[in-house]
Amino acid sequence: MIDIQIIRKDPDLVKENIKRKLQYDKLKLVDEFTKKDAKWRKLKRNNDLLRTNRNKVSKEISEAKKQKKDIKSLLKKAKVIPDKITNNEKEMNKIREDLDSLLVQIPNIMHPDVPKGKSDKDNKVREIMGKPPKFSFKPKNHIKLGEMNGWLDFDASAETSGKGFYFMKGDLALLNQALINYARDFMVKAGYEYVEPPLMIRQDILKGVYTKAEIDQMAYKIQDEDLYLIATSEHPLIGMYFDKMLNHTQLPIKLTAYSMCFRKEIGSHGINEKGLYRTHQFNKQEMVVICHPKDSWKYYDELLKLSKDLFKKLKLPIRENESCTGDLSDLKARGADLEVWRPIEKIYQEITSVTNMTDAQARLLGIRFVDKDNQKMYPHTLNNTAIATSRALVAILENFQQKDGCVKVPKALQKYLGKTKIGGKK
RNA sequence: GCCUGCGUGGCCCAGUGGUUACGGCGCGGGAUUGCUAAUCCCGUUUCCCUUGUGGAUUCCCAGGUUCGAAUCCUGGCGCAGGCGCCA
Repeated sequence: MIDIQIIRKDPDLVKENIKRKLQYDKLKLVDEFTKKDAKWRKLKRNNDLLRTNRNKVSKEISEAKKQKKDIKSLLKKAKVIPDKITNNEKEMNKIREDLDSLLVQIPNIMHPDVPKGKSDKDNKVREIMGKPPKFSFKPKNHIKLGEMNGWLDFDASAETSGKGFYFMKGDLALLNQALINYARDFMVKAGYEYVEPPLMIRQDILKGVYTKAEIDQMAYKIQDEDLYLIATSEHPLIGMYFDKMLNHTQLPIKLTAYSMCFRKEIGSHGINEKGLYRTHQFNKQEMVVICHPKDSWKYYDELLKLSKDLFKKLKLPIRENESCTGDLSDLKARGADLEVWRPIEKIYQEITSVTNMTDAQARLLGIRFVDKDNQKMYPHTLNNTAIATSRALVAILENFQQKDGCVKVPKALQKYLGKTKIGGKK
């Protein structure tokens, strides 16, 4: 959520930001907000005056009672005030609700370097790392490779759990564990504290960042409980600090967590293809930073570099694709994806996603800190995928496959797996 | 699931209808004395305005009673302990 003071003090900045996102229909929200906010403040002043008056008379009654004086006339005077206050407050609250719903629709101020554009088609490729492999044979997709090696069984998972799940077996499942361990060690070595989070989370933590409609579309609800299966460990990691007051000496907080993630995946893409790329359940090593506002762009670069390095070591062909203004969701000040090469389709596809939300997320979740000069402020929050292993496995299988159907194991994973290749003809 | 207790500022804690929510810790600023620091003073919920010796607000949340609620009433949420169940 954007800082209300920015809209009050510099509405033009807020409008320019909206224009950069090409969300012209939202421009009127700023004027509407300014107008209603002025009205609210007028009512607030009026209300304060009414209360001053009420408090004054109440005090007089108290004094009169102490001195055993007659309070009848004072009581008569006092009794008419509460109704006025109630009416005034009703009007205030109504406007307050409008203001709050406007506020969440007004996007966070973006970093000036975010490339301008309308949709994901306008995202900007910043760097290409590694080269797509050249095959002397016709490469197979990960589903074919997985099934022919006995690693993946989508028929069985459809039987037990439905569409969007998988059974992963044997060396591929062990390679999955190797990836998890590799990413965990990588993050710990980079100075991030390893956290094992709850896999279920309360609605009010999610509500800080998502609307009810978004939650229902994304997260699985536990029957008869106020709990959802986590869609990413970012939520419990940030949620650890929900409504907390930190000290500047505690910052930056740098965390990494491994968890299963659960997503309904209802929406534009949906689960319309078999395979590991988009599933209801997947493994993810995540990273989160909560830092002083002055440092957040430094940590944005750090997070981005971490995921690049992590994938470079796996020798996968990847590229950095920065989200354009129109593709960034309203909370994000800047964001980029790493995308990995899919040799069959000959396209790059999203594999990690880094985001700086500046203070927008902290404001929604009530995460604050006391700075050196004793001022209370909102920290900046950032998050990034270290690795979503199912997507990494897709990339490894498809890019490192050999003619006989075996798959070369990246060197960085060999010590975890104890093998240089998996599968192939026996 | 049942029983009991609890929820007050960044933290701990006092406060059973009436000035400005007591006190301690921590933190920030200042003064003073000097030697691994001590002592003292001021400040430290949030919001609004005409920015100052200003006003309002705040005791888990939402209602209610009252001229006046941290305090009383109703409903809800959360936490802890005990018992049960399960591993």
